[in-house]
Amino acid sequence: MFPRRAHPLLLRGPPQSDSQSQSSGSQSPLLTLSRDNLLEAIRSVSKGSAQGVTGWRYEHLSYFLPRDGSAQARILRIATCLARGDAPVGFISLLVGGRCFALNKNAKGTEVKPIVVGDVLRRWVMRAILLEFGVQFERHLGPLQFAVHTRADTEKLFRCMQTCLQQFPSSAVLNLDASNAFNACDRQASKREYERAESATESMKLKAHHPLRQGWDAQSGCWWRAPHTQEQQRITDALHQSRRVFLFSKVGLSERVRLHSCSGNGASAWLSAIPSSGWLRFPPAVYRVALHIRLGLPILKMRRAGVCVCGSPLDPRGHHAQKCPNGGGVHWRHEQVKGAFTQILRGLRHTHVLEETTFGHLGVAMDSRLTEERNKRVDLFASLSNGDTLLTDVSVTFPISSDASRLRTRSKTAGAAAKTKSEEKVWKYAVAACAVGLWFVPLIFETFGRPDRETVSFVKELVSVASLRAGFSTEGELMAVQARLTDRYWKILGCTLQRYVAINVLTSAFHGRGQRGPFQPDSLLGREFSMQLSHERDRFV
DNA sequence: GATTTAACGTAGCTTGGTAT
DNA sequence: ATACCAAGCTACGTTAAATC
Repeated sequence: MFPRRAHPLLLRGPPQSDSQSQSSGSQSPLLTLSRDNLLEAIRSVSKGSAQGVTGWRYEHLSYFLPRDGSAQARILRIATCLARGDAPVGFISLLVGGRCFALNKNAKGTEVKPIVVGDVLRRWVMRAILLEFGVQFERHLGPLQFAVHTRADTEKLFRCMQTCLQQFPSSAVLNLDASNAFNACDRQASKREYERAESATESMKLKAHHPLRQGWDAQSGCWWRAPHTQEQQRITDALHQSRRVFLFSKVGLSERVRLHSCSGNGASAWLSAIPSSGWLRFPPAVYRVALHIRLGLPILKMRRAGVCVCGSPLDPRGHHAQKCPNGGGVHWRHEQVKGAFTQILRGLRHTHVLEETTFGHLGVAMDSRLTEERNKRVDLFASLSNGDTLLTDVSVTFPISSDASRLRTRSKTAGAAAKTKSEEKVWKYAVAACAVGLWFVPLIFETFGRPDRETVSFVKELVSVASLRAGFSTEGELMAVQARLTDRYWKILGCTLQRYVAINVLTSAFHGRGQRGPFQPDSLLGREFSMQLSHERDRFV
């Protein structure tokens, strides 16, 4: 298939007996990686790691991993090929490079420091190789190197040199790259920086057991022990947090509410979704509007829009359109999010789902005290395979209230709008649901994507139900499958929500002054879009 | 086929309670 | 005494399912 192949990665394998090495001749053994280590390498990576030349992140890679724990995924084969050096030359030469940018080396900006980000595929395979052979590397390379698979490396290096010099006083040490920033890192400056960040942020406290505090001797004013290995990360974390608090204090109440509402479990999942099914696909115009809404930017199409169906003026950021119940768009949005939940539930095995049922149908009318409850409708009724039978009501709420006191409340804590709505729903349905012995779950989203806490735990519950059936050999495997399912569910929910929030805003701009009638996104957004909408019957679980 | 009803989600009001 | 806040409740216009 490929005319030219790269040379296999030359690597000293594990120590072999003489007979083995003779039998294999002079040819180096090909490197093979276990599937577990390849999976673990992605699992253990920190989120949000930078992209390389292919533009992929680890989140994208994990999308291609096998969902059932099997070894059949193509992405694993690609990784195996890369590890063996058995990949097309063109591909390898692509990965040899990186994505480059420059940072200022000094304050004047006269010098630059080049930064190269290697590709995620390459980093992944390297990570797996280290998981597989790291201990062997460390043992083999011994005290002569302090980089590969070595924890607290600078500390070890320093102690090693100290011991050598004490033992052989006449010998000398040649230090190359003496001005390397990492080795010259000033621990005292680190601590000062951390404490400065801490004082700027009330929520951050340098706890007594914190590694930065433990290693510091206040009396002598110096470090008696090397700080934690992830010291730099901790300091930048603290700095980022304090910066966030500072920026938060500079913006208005509604912006704070928006920022809170954009955060949270699964609220940003739609941004990293791969458009592989109708559920995860956005028409370009809709995606642009969705991004504008998230960033709080004015939407171009809203500029020329005049008046909402209800008669009030439309604002360029689409705030009114997101909350006005007139025109049917909001109702439609609710129906679509409900549809996403229905699809997820239907994807589970041995699960019965019923839409739009009344309490009367479920037998509430038998209780005379609850006669007025019998016509109440809930969105979904589902019996899960684990025996739970539940009623759910879906709701989407716009958190930026025009009421000043409400806005103030919501700017203080994240998810306050969703929580209010959730309590309201519980108040409305929980008693009747309890009467028929059912568990009521409010499924609430804020329009910017933030789900309510109960919604989060419900999605977790669904994940554990979905992963219950398969027998996994290891705990790590189960965790990995659960993580991927969680990711998938949040993406489906987030994409659906954002798509219809954006469509609602977009279509409101097309309504004429006082124009009424049924909500018709198809005619407004064109044929191509309505065809995309019809893809909703795609299988996705 | 016509009518009724509940749902959609926020605004705006009242009430009762708490902090300054 | 005043300001502030949370909770409870109703109204609003449109839509679609349920019911007559």
